[in-house]
Amino acid sequence: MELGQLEAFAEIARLGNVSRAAEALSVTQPAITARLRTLEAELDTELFVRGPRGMSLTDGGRALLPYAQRALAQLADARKALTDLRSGRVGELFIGAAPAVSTYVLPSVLKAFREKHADVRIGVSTGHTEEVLEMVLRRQVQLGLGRPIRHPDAELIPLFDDELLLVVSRHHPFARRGRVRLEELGTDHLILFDRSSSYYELTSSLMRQAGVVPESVIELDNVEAAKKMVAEGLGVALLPRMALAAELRARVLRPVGLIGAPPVRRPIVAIRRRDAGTAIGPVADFLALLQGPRAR
Amino acid sequence: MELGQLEAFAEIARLGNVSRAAEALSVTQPAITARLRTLEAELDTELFVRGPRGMSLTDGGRALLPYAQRALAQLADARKALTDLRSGRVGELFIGAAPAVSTYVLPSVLKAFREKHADVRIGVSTGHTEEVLEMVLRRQVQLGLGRPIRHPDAELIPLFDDELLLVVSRHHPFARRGRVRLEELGTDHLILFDRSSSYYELTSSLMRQAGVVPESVIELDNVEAAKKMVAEGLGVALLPRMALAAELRARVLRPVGLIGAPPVRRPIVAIRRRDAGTAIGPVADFLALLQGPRAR
DNA sequence: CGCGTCAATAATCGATGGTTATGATGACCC
DNA sequence: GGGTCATCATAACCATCGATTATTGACGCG
Repeated sequence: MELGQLEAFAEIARLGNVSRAAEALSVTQPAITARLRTLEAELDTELFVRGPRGMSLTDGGRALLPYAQRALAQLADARKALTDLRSGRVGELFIGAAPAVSTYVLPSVLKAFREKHADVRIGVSTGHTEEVLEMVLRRQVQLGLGRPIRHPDAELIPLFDDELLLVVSRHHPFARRGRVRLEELGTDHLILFDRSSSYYELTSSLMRQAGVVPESVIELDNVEAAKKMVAEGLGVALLPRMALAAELRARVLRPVGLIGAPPVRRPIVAIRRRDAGTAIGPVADFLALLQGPRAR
Repeated sequence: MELGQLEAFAEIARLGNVSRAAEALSVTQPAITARLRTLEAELDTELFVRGPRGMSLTDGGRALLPYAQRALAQLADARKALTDLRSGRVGELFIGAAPAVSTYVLPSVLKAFREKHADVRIGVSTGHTEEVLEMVLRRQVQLGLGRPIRHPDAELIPLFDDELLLVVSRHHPFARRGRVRLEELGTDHLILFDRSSSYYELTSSLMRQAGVVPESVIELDNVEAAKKMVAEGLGVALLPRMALAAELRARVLRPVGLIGAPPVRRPIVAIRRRDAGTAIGPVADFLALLQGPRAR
């Protein structure tokens, strides 16, 4: 049972005429006759009665027709589904993202994505990068976003570099100076956030390396609170740049350069299962958006 | 997109392994590789990611799989449906039958048919032969049963000969004699039935040819009433033998031979659309039953 | 570090399915 | 009622495609 045979069969049934069916399928009449003959032989069933005025279905043919049509329809649908998928217009986009990415990057990127892909189901799960990796490996999400974390089954795609930025309130003395030495931070209140975040460790080690012991430390569990604290003048903080876009633009917080310390960059990567192949459809489009000129 | 390709695709997806899939399909591994390659090329979509530990579906493959499976399932179902149909075990059997056939032949035949074909939907429509022909031509029924009636689109299949039989009550003088001359009927009451039936015309012409004018005639519209009348001794009647089986067996009515008149035989035929081809499945089985040794 | 597993590639061969050309059969129409 | 038309079947030929065997290449594992 071949597709060409079923196609021929369905067309003959539709048009009641071998020659017409041949024309419709852009082949010659003997080809269609042969296809039908082979099909009938294999099924051991006469499908049409050959009259001088064309072909008419037998009971057997009538029984077969709906199956043939459904099978062919499935294939047409399959083609369409794949085309739609590759076009990115429809499908699913499930993302796992680290908190900062989820809060500060995804909103604008997803907004842009939505404009071109109204029919794509979007899901976002937030967790620390280790959890994000888990989600990816378990196929709960198609794409993870976070810091680089190695795993044999995971492929990492660099997206952009985030950077830890020292920020102070607009009224803080550092604000006018623009640049300070790391050691000067020791005299100030340092605001840290989220001991479970990788930023915590980064910040601490930076301090340790400089031999700086901050006078006092405030620990918070989220960036928003930290920003508010800094803005209120309660201290200074090293925060990811991507979380500061709005405040820097509004000049509520001021960046301060660090003299004698290399900039602390933190690559943000996309995480995919290696065995998922090259991304197609919504995932591919979303990745392109992230890698595009201004994603952060 | 070919069936072999989809089959290969589905098997690889199921087994996660080209070699295994090849084995399952009883072909060599390169054949399966080629099928998959062609399919991927045509759909312009990677369906699997080739890992050293086998093949795993991509998003595209995951999207295609259900369609492929449904299409293949349709074909499997189609095969089964045709096999079942040809076996006669399932399907439909719609019959149009002349009243006498419907009443006196079908019950026993359908009983026998039912025993072997419990799952066949059966429908019977009763009408005079002209109406039966109409039903056949309009495809309301697959098979008509009645007297021969010509039509270019209809094929007639002889089943058996019915016979007009002169019957009298067990107490009637004719009953002992067993045979009478046609002319003797003139002195008796003649019971006719159903002016619209072809039997009416047959009976009348028989009489006319013999120059017999019955003393009196009772007209009824059904055979049952006629039999009762004859049994009550109200007259004699020429009735189809197939309607008399029970009464003759019970000896309630007695057949009387006609001397000097050829037996009036009435062929009963099956009527089918020519363009329905040779009968298969339930229809074929039912026809075989009718043509079998003892159908009447 | 070689071995085993698995997929891809190459070369070859045969089957299959398509094409052109022609035949057979019945319907239709003057 | 015979020519004509339409329709499907058949025949002969040819190209393409798909399967096979044999081999290569990549990768994990003991």
